[in-house]
Amino acid sequence: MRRDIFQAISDPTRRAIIVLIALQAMTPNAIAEHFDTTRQAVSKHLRILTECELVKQEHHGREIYYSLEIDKMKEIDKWLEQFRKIWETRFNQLDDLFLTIKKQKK
Amino acid sequence: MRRDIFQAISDPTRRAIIVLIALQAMTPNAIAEHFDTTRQAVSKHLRILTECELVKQEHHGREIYYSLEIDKMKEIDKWLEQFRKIWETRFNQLDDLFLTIKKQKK
DNA sequence: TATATTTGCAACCGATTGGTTTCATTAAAA
DNA sequence: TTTTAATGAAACCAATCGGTTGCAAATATA
Repeated sequence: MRRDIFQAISDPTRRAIIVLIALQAMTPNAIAEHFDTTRQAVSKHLRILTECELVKQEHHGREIYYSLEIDKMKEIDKWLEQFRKIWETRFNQLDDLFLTIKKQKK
Repeated sequence: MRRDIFQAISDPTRRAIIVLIALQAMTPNAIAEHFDTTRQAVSKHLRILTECELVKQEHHGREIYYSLEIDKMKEIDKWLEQFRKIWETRFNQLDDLFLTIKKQKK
């Protein structure tokens, strides 16, 4: 059972859940109301998100509030870092090109 | 057949392929040498990456060079943007907290 | 205490996934 | 021209996925 953050965000429903609970904690029932699936399906998604520590629980009586573990999201950002370097370099090269063209015009 | 960039990067082999061809174009055979799978499996991954436009082909005789479509990677970055706002705000709030503590010490 | 509500978990199901083997096509090399 | 090399596509397979229904446990409410 592979359970990493990239696999977690590959499902559109899970991405929507992540966005939904990013700013405020919510119960499974409340989350499920936003989707066209059963509460149990949402519960399954929450389990997957919990397993890869993208989400944390807070128990209040019989209710469980789920909220986003925002720091975990940084792992995606971290992986993107290597590509960001590339596209920024390419952008600068493009910038240099424009400068060269300007110089030629003068 | 859902084919979006998030599903594309959910597989670890595909992520490795992306990193591999990010800086220089490579043929399927050359790519496959880096993995413990058959050339055909890599070919399948390349098809998926091509379908969601993460990768582009350049034909040279009977060889096909695959390289990363770096701009497409920005889509992940774009999705992350909304969370980056959150974690930067939290960081600033933490910063404010430190300032408050400092003031109290004085 | 008896009942209703909130939740997680297990069992099941059809579709999809990542892999393999086999084959056809195209281009280079002998 | 015949042979070899590089590649994509199809058929198949076991494992996983996302969903459902049904049930058990725990907590709140009447």
